[in-house]
Amino acid sequence: MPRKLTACFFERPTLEVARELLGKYFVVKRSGGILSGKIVETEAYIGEDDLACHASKGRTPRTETLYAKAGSLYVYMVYGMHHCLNVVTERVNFPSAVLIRAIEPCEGIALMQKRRGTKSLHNLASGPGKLCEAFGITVKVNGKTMRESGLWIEDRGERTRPADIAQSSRIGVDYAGKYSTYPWRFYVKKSSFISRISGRKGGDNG
DNA sequence: TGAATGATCACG
DNA sequence: GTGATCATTCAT
Repeated sequence: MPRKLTACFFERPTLEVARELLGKYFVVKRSGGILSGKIVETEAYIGEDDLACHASKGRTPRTETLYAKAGSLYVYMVYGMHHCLNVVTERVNFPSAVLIRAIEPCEGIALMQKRRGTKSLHNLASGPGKLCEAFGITVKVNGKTMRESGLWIEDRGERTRPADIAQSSRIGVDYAGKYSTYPWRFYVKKSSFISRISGRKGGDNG
């Protein structure tokens, strides 16, 4: 029996949440049906000190959601074309979140293929912008809770062994000084559904 | 390797 | 108001 993750799952250190989200299932329920997939890649963004975190600029209209309660959705548009989906973590007024970067498609594949304009399962949700397009996630849900948005993350009882988890530096944040080298990206080592097939620098697991 | 494409924020 | 920048993707 799947168990929906509740706010308390996210009210914890962001690195723990990012690691433990691997192997959980992201589910979107719409009138058209159910879309789901297994999370295989995440990144942690932690506090105003983290120069890669949007909140490093402080509290602004855009970053307000990062200061909200754990389990809130932080969705923004990047490069004028793509959306990125985050789940807020830790305590209220501490700006942190986990970016969902890649998902292995499970249910609703036909709709994902239609939205993405490709048949390739490996090209449906293997990147933060791709998965938002496949699952129909837009800034309309920014600041809302998962329940309010008709989506959730659930535990289907699959155990992701520590040996199967790899870490690397985060992608696309070269501007962030030393923070660009922190191994705050987590992914399922043997998954072929991550955004980049091989990891880079950083540790092994942990 | 570079174009696409628009929200956001620091300026003043 | 203006301009630089951007947690990406895709075609060249």
